[in-house]
Amino acid sequence: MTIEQKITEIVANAIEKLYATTVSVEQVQLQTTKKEFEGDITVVIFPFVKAARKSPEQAGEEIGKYLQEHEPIIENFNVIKGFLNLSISSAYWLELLGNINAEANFGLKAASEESPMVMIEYSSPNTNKPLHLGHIRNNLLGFSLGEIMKATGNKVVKTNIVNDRGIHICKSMLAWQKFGEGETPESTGLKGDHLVGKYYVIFDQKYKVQIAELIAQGQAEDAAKKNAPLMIEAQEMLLKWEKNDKDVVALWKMMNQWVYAGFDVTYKKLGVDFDSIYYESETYLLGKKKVEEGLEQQLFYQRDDKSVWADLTADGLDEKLLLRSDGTSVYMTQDIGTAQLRFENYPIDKMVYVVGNEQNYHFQVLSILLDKLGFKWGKDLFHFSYGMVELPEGKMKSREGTVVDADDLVEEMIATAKATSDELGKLDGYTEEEAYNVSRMVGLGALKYFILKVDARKNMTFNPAESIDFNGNTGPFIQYTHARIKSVLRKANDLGMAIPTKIDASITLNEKEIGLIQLVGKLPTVIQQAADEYSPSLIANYVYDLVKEYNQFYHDYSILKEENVGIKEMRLLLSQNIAKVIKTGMSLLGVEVPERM
RNA sequence: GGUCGGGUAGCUCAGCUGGAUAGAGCAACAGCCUUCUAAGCUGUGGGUCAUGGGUUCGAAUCCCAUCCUGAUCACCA
Repeated sequence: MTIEQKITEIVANAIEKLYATTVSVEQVQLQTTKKEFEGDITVVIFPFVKAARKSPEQAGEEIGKYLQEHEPIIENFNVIKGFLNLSISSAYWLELLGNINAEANFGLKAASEESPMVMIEYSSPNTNKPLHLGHIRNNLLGFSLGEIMKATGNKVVKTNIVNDRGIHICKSMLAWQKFGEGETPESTGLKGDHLVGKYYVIFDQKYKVQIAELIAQGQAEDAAKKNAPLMIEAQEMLLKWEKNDKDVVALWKMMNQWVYAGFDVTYKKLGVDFDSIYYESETYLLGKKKVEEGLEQQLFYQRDDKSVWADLTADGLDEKLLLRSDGTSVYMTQDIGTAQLRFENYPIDKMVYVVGNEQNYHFQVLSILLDKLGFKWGKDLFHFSYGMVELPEGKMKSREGTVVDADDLVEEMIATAKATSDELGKLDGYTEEEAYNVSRMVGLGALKYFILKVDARKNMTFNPAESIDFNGNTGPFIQYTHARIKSVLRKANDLGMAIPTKIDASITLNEKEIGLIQLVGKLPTVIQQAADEYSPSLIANYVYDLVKEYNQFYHDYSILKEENVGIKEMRLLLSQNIAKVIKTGMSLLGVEVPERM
C-alpha cells in the first residue's frame, strides 16, 4: 500500500467517525506539504467543511487531533487555513523504505496470461530516404510507450509498418537505374538507406531541370510537371511493379534490402526494436479487397469515374476517397488492410498508432471506417499524436536541406559527449572501449531525454547545442547522479559496510530524507499515471525531481562520513533505492544509466 | 472558412482530474573544490500564467467569447 492510500484510508475513517458521514476516496485530496510548512503530507479540508459544519480551521484541528490520537503513524499536525499538515512518524517512513528495498522490481507489474495485449505501431519509415530527426522523436516515443505499457502489466507487441511501395519509391529506383552506374553500399561505403536517399535527391534535381526546360519551351508549370520524361518513366515503373514485372521487382527488392540494412543499424543505435514488421506491399491488396467488400455491402459508394468513396458527413466529417478511379489504393486503403492483418495475427485488445499530428484527421477517419467495416476494435484505436520537431532556425524542410539526419545526429551527440568527457578528464583510466561506451550512453541519453521530457503533443524546438548541455534537466545530469550514488555504494562496500535491508525504527529522519523516501515511493503511481495518460514525459520529469532532490541532499549531508552508524546505513539504503528508481525510470525511457562516468 | 492542438520568466519546458505565496533549467550576476565524483551545490534578479468575461470559499487549471500560432480538410504518403 502506498503512503497516499494509507493516509486516504485513515482520513476517511476519521471523518466518518467524527461527523457521521460517508467519505469517498476522491474526496480526500492529498498533496505533498510545501517546504515552508511543517509536515509531510497535507490534507485539503475544504471538501469536508459542509459535513463538519465547522470552519475549515476548526475541522482541520479536530481531524488532526483525532488522527494523532488514534493513528500511530501520525506524529504531529498543524492547520493553516483549510490545510491540515500531517507529520508522519519516522518509523513509518523507514518501514516503507524497507518494503521498497525488498521489491526487486519496484514499480513494475508483470504481465500475466489474462493481461490485455497492446500493439504499438511506430517508426513507419519510407524506403526512399534515411531516418531524420522527426523519426527519432517517433521512435523514442513509441519505444518508451511500449516499455511503459509493459511495466503496467500489459502484453506489448511493438510493430512497424514499412512504406515500401508507391511512386516515391520508384523515383529513387529510376534515378539509380539511370545515373547510378551500378553503385552499391559495398562499392561506395555508404549506408544503404543513405545511398538510396541520395538517388531520391538526384531524381528531384534532374526532374526540376526537366521541368524548367519544358517551361522554357512554353509549357505551363502544371503541365511541365506531368510531362517531364522522368516523371512519366517513374509512373511507368510503378505500373510495371504493380504488374509484377520481373526486372522492376528485382530492382525493388535489392534496393529495399539496402535500405532495411541501413535502418537496422539506425534502430540498433537508437536502442529501439520491433516484434513484428508489416510492409505495405503485403497489405495494400488486402485493404483493397476489404474496401470492395464494403462497397458491396453499400457502406461505401462508387462515383461515375469508378472511384470509391466513404460518406462520413453523418459523422461530421467529409467524404473520403478509398480507391482511385484507376482502381489503385490510397494510404487509407492500406491502413485498413494492415489493421485487418494484424488483428488476424494477434489477439489485440488495444491498438496504438504513434504517428505525427499532421495525421490526426487520417486516424479519426480510419477509426470510423474500421468501425463501419465491422471491426469492433476500430472505435477504440488510439492515435498517439505528437508534434513536430523544429530547429532553432525554423522548420525542417527536406528540399531546403535543413533536415537533420538521424545517423549524423546520433554520431554528433556521442562525439560531443566524448569531447566534453575528455575535456573534464572524466574518462581517464578507462579503456577505449569503456570510454566509448560511456560516451555513447551519455550522448544518446542527452538526445533521448531531451526529446522525451517534453509533452508529446507539443511542437518542440530541438536545439542541438543546448541538448548537449550537461547541466540542468538533462539526461546526463540524471546519469551522473546515478553514477555518483553507485560510487558511494562501491566505497561503502570497499569499507566493508554491508547495506542492511531494514533500518532500526528508532532513527529520526530529517526533512530531506523524508522527502526522498516519499518521492521514491511514488514510482508505481507515476508509472501507472504515465501509462494511463500515454505520457513518457511524466516519468522523465519525475525522475528529474528525484535526482534534483538527491543532489541537494548529497551536498547538505554526508553519507560515508556520518558517525551515527544507524543513520549512515539508512542513508546508504536510501541511496541504493534511489539508484534503483532512477534506473527503472530511465529504462522506461530507453535511456541507459552507467555505473560510473 | 470547418475541425483538432498549442499560447506559463529573455529562452527551453514543468504544473492542468480546481487548492496555500505559479516551479525547474538555460542565459546574467555573486559565492562554494585539503570534503562520498564541482558533468555538482547555494544565493540574487526576472511573471498582467495570450486577452476579456463566467462558475466558487478558492482558477494557470473548468466553461464561454476573442486574439495569436500550428496541423489538417488531395485520385500525396
